Amino acid sequence: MKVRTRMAPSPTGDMHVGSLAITLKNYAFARRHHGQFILRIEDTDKVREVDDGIEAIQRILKQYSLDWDEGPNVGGKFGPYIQSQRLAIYQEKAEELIAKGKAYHCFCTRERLQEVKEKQQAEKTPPKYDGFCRNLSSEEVKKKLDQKIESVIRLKVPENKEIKFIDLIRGEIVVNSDTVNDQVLMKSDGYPTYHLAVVVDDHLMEITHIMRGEEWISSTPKHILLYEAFDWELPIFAHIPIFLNPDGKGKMSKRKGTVSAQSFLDRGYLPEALLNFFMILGWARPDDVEIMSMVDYIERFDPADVSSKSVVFDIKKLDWINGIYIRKLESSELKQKIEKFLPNDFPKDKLDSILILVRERLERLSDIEELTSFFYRDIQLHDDAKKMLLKKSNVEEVLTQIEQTKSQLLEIEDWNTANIEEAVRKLQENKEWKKNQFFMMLRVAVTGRKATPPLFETIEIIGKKFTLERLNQAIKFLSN
RNA sequence: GGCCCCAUCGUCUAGCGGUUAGGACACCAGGUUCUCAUCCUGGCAGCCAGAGUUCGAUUCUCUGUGGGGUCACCA
Repeated sequence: MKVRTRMAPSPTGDMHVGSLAITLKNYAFARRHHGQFILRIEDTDKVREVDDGIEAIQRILKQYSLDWDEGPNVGGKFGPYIQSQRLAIYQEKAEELIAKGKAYHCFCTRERLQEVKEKQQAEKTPPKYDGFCRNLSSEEVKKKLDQKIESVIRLKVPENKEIKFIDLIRGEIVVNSDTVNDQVLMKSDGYPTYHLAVVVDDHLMEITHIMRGEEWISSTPKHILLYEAFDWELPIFAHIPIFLNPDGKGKMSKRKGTVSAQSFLDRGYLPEALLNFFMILGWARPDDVEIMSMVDYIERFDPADVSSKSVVFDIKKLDWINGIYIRKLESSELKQKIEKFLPNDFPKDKLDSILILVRERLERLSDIEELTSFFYRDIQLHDDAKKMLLKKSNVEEVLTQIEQTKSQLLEIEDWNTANIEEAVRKLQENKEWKKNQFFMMLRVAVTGRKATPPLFETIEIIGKKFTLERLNQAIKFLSN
């Protein structure tokens, strides 16, 4: 099977994770069938375009290792791959449609359009272009064109016609053409709209499978009409369900959290982990295995197997996957990847030994600060700490315990885990203190927390000087 | 509101007329353990509703309900 897929983002801002997830599917399917994955930049909206947008798209895709076979900076025989460099093509195709009677010039002002819309809203009829310019004579059109009256080109949607297409995921979808608007194809600034450009380019670039977000279903009839008007063969459509907000309400949006593909990297998610999460969101392997490599995925992914329902973006599951990927990293890889999440005051010389202790506790790389700050920052003991220190005991006993631990630790010459453990355990055994109470008390005194990595290793890293200081701090705290 | 799409545990998903409705995350309990985490064991929890088709519907059809998308010279 010949397969050519594409991703066609517009440079209007940070790439949304939903786009990234769809990119993954296009990428994997093309790879699976030894086809091509094309990156095409749809920069036809000059108003919303942002500086650096085109570069940013390429940068983020590279960070997620989704490379393209044809596209900007790579080339290919169907270029250029940036739509603003293809304006002549769209112009020509639009003219062709007019010549065929499938499209027409429209000279309506925005004001008139606005009035029509308001009137329709007031009458509660569906807002639609009223066809005012649909049947202008060629003389009238020519005259207005000569007068340089601003105009657009609209699609001449046939009346009361069934428009049918097959969606790979949902099956046949039928829409009556009366519900389709006479869509603008060419804007007055000479740029095509998405609808014209996408159809022209997908055809010219010989795209075989269009995998795009579900939000495009309702405009697909317009595209079908265009393919028919041009007498072009239809590609295969697969509309991928969209992501819902974690609360299940509405399309995943900025309002309810950070949604850019970049932001997940910034928050300490590994690219492979996010991608793996996308793989199993709305799609499952027959053997139910959920953690898989890109190679595994490419071997199996078929858009026809994608679930047809919108899916909730479950951060908890992502966290779980991310934790697995972090634990799978080699120490050297983890060290290198976590570098940029280390706070400035992090003692780099202790990084190796600290990482050994916390690596299986990391869900995101960015957890490192929260998980390890007590190793190198002063700790504060508050009311909560008091409760924890005195749990299952009383002030006198705890003070005694701390004092005696202090003197034991003081005697240690060679400050290492084994010696610390021996000293502390012996003390506990000789005095017959309750294990749980004593160790928890010590943990809180030394770290200020009740959940930490193993105590003796932790004490070793904190160091003799600071450990003793903290014990003194605890004594003072309890004596007040 | 019109049009379109969708509907299995809280979440993701398997199922494709006859199953004790399976798995994963989350949650809970137990084990390991100095706490947490990891790891292991177990548990809780689901077919939106109503008709119809059928010997038999989670599965097919219709209606309802609910959710979502879309109605721009934005993509």
